[in-house]
Amino acid sequence: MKTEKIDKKQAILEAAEKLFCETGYEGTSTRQIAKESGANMAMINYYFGSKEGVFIEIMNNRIAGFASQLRIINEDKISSLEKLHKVIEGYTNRILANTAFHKMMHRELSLTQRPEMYDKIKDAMGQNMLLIDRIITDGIEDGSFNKVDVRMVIATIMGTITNIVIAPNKVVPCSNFDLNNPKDKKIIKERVIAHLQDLTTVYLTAKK
Amino acid sequence: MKTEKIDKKQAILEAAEKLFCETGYEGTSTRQIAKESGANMAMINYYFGSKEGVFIEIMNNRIAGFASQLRIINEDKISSLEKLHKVIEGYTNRILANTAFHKMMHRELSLTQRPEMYDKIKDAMGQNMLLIDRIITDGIEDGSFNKVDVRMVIATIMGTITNIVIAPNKVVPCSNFDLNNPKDKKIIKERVIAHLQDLTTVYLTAKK
DNA sequence: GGAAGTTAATCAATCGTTTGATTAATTTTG
DNA sequence: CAAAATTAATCAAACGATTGATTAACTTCC
Repeated sequence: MKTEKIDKKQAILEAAEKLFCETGYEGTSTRQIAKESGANMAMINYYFGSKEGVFIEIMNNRIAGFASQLRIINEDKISSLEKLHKVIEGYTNRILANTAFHKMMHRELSLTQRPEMYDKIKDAMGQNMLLIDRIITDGIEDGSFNKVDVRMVIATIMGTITNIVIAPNKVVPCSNFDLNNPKDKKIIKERVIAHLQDLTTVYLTAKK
Repeated sequence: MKTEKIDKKQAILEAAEKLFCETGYEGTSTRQIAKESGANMAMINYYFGSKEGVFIEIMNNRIAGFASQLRIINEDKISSLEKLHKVIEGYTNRILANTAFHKMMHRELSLTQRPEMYDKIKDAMGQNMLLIDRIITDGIEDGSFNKVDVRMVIATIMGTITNIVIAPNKVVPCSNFDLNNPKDKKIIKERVIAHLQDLTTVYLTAKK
């Protein structure tokens, strides 16, 4: 017989991620997820135990791929500035390649419910911050960077990228661009990277 | 008898804003709002027509107070840099004085439901961006600022502040500070302002 | 006394989840 | 190999609980 077979489980995950991003976790019903994925409602609980189980699986999958990328940079024999530029490039690329998830993550971060999820995100972000912190601190200690408020610089780098992703297209820098259009996204991505690299170069190395 | 008298309406608004911020709009039930405010459930519909009516009223009130503050600055006879510094100070002060609302606003901005609300926030933000845009553009034109990607600089300013408000205390710059503690909040506020003023000064006026 | 404010009780709708049954594929057995 | 037994996947229907909203009666106040 013709058996649809392949991965209704995956279909549920993908539909749920899309819906959670668009309308939020509590704003999405299991019936919507079922309809969107083409699966029966019961399959959600069959595979994931609960609606929250779906959410947790999505976040875990994403966060796993999240953590495993930037580490090597800090071992290269390049200047602190070059390291920082590489991190900016990598970080921007990764976030703009997953804007939907990034929105979801930040939304979750601004809520007090589901503390378990909150902690997970916190830890993932914390690691990235630590990496950047070390690069900048090293640069300051060896005299190649100005003395700056390191944690604030980090907030600036991350905040800029997040702002581009979350704030509405019409409001934000690239007025007529659309992050859902791959071509526009590429342009925005390069613009963000260029800006942040220029900004950090000037701010960290300009003679006062 | 005891007449509670004093503004059950206001109590509902305040309770709802608190809850909406903590657990989101769909994550908050009218029964929770009633309990938290000490009002009967029916009072919500009596005064605001619906749950969404409460939400809209909260947002409208806030946005109204939002728009009416920064305008004067651009008329002062001061340098572009001083104007920008004033805007940064005013903007940071306002956002950190209303962190709960700011979280709510940003969450709403990352959702696709309630487009009416989305547009309202978009317009409010757009006006602030336009103000900053003009100040920086003027500075570039009269030669006092370097040529920069203006909209990206704006994203950096706004993104940095938002990042401080939304990202978790333990992750974000001021590691052991708590935005709910008034004393800590004051310290963070001044640190953000100092950082952004320093950053913009260096980036916009440093000789290359 | 009548308008405004407040209440408990109730409403239909929807929520996430569970159920019992059915189908299709796989494994075991004789 | 094929019949029997077992497992996994899927489904429609229903569950109890909760949702936002409404009702109608009661109280308070001018």
